[in-house]
Amino acid sequence: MKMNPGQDEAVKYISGPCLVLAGAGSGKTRVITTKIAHLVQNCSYQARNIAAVTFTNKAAREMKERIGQTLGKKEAKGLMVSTFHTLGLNIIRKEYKTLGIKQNFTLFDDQDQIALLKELTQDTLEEDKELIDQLRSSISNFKNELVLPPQAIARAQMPQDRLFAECYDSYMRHMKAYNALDFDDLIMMPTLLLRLNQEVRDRWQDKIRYLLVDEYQDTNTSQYELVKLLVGSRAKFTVVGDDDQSIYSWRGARPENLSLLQKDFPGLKVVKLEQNYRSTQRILKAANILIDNNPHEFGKRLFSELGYGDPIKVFTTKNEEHEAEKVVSELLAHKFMSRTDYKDYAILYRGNHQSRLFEKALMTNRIPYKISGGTSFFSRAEIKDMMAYLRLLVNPDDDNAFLRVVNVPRREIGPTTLEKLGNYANMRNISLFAASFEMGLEQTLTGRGLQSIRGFTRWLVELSDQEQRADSIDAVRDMIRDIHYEDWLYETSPSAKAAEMRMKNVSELYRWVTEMLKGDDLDEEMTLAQVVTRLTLRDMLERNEDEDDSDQVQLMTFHASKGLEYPYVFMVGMEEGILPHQSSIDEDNVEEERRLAYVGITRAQRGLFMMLCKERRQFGEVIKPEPSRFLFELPQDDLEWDLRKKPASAQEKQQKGKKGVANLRALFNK
DNA sequence: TCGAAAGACTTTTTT
DNA sequence: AGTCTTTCGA
Repeated sequence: MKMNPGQDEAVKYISGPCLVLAGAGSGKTRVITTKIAHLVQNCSYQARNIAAVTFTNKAAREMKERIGQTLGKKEAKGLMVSTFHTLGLNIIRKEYKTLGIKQNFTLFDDQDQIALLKELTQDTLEEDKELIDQLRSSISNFKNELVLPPQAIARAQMPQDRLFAECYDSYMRHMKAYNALDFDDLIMMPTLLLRLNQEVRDRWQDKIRYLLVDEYQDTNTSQYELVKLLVGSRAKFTVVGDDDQSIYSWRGARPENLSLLQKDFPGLKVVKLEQNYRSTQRILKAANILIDNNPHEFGKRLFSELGYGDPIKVFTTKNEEHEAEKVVSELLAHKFMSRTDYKDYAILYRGNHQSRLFEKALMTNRIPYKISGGTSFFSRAEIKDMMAYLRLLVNPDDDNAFLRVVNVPRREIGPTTLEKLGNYANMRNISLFAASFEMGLEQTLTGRGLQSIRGFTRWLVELSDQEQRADSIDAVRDMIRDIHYEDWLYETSPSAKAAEMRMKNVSELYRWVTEMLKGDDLDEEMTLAQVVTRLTLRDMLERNEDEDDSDQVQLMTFHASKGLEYPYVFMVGMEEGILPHQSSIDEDNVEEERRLAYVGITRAQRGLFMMLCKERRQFGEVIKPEPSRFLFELPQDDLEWDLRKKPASAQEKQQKGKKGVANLRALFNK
């Protein structure tokens, strides 16, 4: 397929920094992959000196695959295509000595982080989930902004800031003692290292001679800094982004990094991609008009040559059950009429909790569906147990893993024993594992408790010896055998069938681990430590692994839908309070919600359906939401409100529409 | 020590 | 309404 002039320009411009403003569906992935091929085939770049960075593993995988097709295995060898976090992990793994980190570090996931913070704050703060959450996001913000504990403490103004900064300090110390890193460390550590250490910086700048960044509007401060440090003064890079699709500011993303780029690199070449190859003209018109309600730094107007297309259908339903049923009936009717597949339809919603009713409706109608973002493989108890064991094997100082499995299966190590051990470890500021061997412990802990604990830790020592000295696969196998995990599952599961399922999951994990340890033609063999970090990262990055090309209706949040496309899209819960979400209205941040709606609309290729309810149950209480303001911002000529049924209700709906517009005016006048 | 039952709390979005 | 947590009784 031929490239359009904009795409061509974006691909060919390689002499300096390049920003590609790529509207939804404008073929940005193709630009990136073609550009990489161009660099290798025509510009004498070696694949091993090119890095492409994305935000999700899925995107990285897709990109890798596409490049493999264009370039061929040989030419693509050594090409770095990864997420920001994996890139960070790779840098850390190579530079761990300079960073002062032990090689076999553990990656803490959210749960581990929460557990640690709870423990740290139990004396200072009373147990408060919300406060822990605030603290967590505060620490995350510090790291995203590259603020270290001393600076954080110095900067603190309010008592609360000070408290948080001190927790941050102690959190970092403990992470060090546990030999653990968290998610944000994967970016912050390499960034600070590159900033402070010229030798390392030179080495990486020499390694990565051309850098490409996808979804650039989602980068946060530390990620942008990492980009700047990696490209150096040579400034050979291409970033691709779309400020209209910036929907992650709550997570630290800085869409202003787009305009900062112009300041930081005055020679920046800006290319706009405005031709959309995905949607009908009508869908794009709606999207354009909606997003015009937001202020813009870079103006952009998408157009399409795919024809005008069908009107956008809007359905008002009685309540949320009815909404789900209506989606199903419309979907079935539409599928029957147009002879499409289930996989051509996506149902998009604002919050995960909304999925339930749609699931129910789909299930009762025996429609196959797939939810992205639900409970992941790794959040199953049996998998968390096994992961904890693997983590312990690699890094016995990992207290969270220790606590999770010390008594699973039962080892007669109860809370009292653990409390004593914990107190002792705390006092000496060492890990639980280390504490178990100390003579001093015998002062507080005696008899059976001590024996059980030492039995456990000695067993761990033996296994990790075996892992290091002999074969990792054998060690893992022996470990699973030693703990009789299968028996434990049968004992504790509600039914034999459930136990069987769980054991199947465990075997699946075991298979993954052994495969990764052995390596194959695509991936090199890894140490167990690498496998464990990789799996934890995978757990965090992709909640839905199995890429299933079977015929299923897709259910996901608006956020999760970014980057995807479907012939027909249902946007549900188009109500004030949901989209835009109430908290965004309260915080006066409706613009990001509008972008979210924009992302939803631009997912659709041919058909778009919007659903809203007149009544909705919230915390058991019935509320009567107003239609979303976004519905009134869309071009009304392109909407087709469902007014077929009883004329009485049609009138009601029309009135509702007027009321909504009146409300909108009221908001404007405010 | 476990299960049932009452009670509290929930709803943003996720790398 | 549904889910997770705590509490109470056996």
